[in-house]
Amino acid sequence: MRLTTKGRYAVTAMVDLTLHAQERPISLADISSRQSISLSYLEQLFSRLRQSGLVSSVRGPGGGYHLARACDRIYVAEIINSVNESIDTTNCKGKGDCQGGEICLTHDLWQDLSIRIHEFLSSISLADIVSRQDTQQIAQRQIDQLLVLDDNMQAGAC
Amino acid sequence: MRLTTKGRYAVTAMVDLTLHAQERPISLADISSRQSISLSYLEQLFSRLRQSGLVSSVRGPGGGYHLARACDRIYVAEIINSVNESIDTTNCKGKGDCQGGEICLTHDLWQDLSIRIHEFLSSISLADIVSRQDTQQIAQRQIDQLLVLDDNMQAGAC
DNA sequence: GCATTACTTGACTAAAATAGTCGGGTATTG
DNA sequence: CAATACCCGACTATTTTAGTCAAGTAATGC
Repeated sequence: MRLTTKGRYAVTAMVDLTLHAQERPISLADISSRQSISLSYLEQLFSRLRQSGLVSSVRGPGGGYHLARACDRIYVAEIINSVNESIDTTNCKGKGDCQGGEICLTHDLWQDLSIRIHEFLSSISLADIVSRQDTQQIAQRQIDQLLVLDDNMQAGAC
Repeated sequence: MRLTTKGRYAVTAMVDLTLHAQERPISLADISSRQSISLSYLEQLFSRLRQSGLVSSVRGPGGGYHLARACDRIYVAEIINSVNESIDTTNCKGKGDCQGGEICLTHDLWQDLSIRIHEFLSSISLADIVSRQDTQQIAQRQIDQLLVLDDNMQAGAC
């Protein structure tokens, strides 16, 4: 099982996209500055999110990304899966050939765990995350911090 | 979050220990041959299991390892924790300083997931795993395969 | 008492994955 | 036609995994 920065970044970026969803697409540069994720890394992640049909892109000036579906129909499990291979915790990827072609002693345990994790992450949509009060507050903080940064830049305080 | 071969091996070895629990301690060499886990690697894992108080050891000929507690009071979560740092899925280890000292947009999601996984793995004891019919069957197969192997060795069929 | 068994410890290592960077593209807009 | 912003592939440092190897120490039984 893998659940690392890659998957967390992808979900965070998608939540950011949901929060700032408008007519206009959102550029990766915007997400990068709000979420402190490297632009190059975001490009890598969004390449896979696009291939999985979770976002759609618009090229050229004023371009960026949209959610491909309504935010209440995009689930965390899909995002993780898209960038992070799988959330399977078995050694044999569910095939049951964990010990030299045969099933290992703890196969069923890991399979049960995988199902639980998948159920949980499949039950949470982007809309669910965005509607939490905490999320709203954190998002507001991120915007405020960027404004302060912009002011400093304009004041030549670099 | 980490859930890899290391944690799986540790749980598998502990289940093996439970299945073959007797008066006499079980040697790592026995577990190694039944579960196809390298002896040196098992030594590394059991060093940590012993330090965590999950097993007790007996040195010398006829020595080996015992479960330190009854098998219905040793939980999978403890075993994973012992060898595998933690099952925390947040980036900040629950501290909430994920984005430059402040909380990140998806912290609560990962914290919720961590709690779910921990609840699940804490609810399953070694006794639970051993009592499953599948486990019993697999254990019997492992013993049979070793006997066949021994016969071949004695017949000089190396 | 000494050979054998089996735990104990620490250092070392090859391979893989992570977490990126870098350098070029291409499409679109004004 | 210049700027913006997506697109794509190759590259790389670091970390982790999944072990190996060597040198012990403790206990048993002949």
